[in-house]
Amino acid sequence: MVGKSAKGRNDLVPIGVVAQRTGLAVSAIRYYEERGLIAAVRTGGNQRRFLRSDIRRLSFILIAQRLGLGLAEIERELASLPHGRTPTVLDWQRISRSLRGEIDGRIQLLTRTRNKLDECIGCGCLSLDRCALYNKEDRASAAGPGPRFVLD
Amino acid sequence: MVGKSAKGRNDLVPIGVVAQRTGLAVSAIRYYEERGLIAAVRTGGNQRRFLRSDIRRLSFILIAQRLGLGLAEIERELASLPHGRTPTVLDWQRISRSLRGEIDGRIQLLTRTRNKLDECIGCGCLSLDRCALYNKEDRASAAGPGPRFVLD
DNA sequence: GCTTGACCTAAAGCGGACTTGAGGTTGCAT
DNA sequence: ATGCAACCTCAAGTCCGCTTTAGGTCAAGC
Repeated sequence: MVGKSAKGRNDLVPIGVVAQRTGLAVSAIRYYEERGLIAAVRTGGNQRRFLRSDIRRLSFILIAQRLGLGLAEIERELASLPHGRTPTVLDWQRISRSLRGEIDGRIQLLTRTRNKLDECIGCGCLSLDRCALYNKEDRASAAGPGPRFVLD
Repeated sequence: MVGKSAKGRNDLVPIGVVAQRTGLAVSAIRYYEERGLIAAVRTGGNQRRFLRSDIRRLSFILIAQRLGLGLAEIERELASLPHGRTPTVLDWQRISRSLRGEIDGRIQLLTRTRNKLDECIGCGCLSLDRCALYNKEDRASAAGPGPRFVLD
């Protein structure tokens, strides 16, 4: 008796609401739909209606973007979520963990970079490969490409 | 007696050599010059000649870019290095330390993000603000913008 | 002195991620 | 019933960080 009528009403939300809730511009949301990152149903008058769960989908996109993932990569991640039905808690857990892995990787890379840089601050060089001072400005160039591809 | 003649010869390097040493494309180097990130002197025949120290300047640009800095920001950082004269060890130390600060900041931000995400993995949500399950899908929307501006 | 590869400029193009603009339709409140 | 905000499409524009193209010039070895 409490079920459908009270809830079903708000289950589909128009694009403006999604924009407000996510902080995204309406145009950006349309763009994501065009790219296939999210999907909407249409009203009789051709207006988009989103599931509430799409708001979370968009939150995920925002977080992943901050980590520097491109939309194509994000799309790949999201592919494991069901288009159409509302994702379950487990769906989100799985994908969040994958994101966590991504973050961990980045932290490690930055940490390594920092350590290398620390070594170099000591001598004021930036070769990060062989200290340029030690190399008297040029020994590295004889021994190969030098400060090329500095990190990795 | 050992000084100028043996050294002065190679002091100015053409763009191709800079490209090889840094791994950058010649066109990219020209672009950076156009943007004012590096400066070159010209030969009688209008060809660029770079100081060896410009190779380090470019290495710095590469590192900073990897950290996600835009060229405008990098330009600001580099502004404290002398255009024209070869930077001293101290110049580089100062600027490297600033880069180190940047890296530290990023690691901190990522760590915070990871912690927030960890909290959320527990319930499978991504609001990172108030758990959506706790909120029964909608209490957040009554209480304001919801999962907006998720991190920061 | 001539060939050849490295160099030059200026302008246009590109991919990513959107935004803006023009011109039109929908749908909810009154 | 009507007004008006919110919605729609499609095309073009924008910013960033370069690359590509076209049409030359320079310089070093033979």
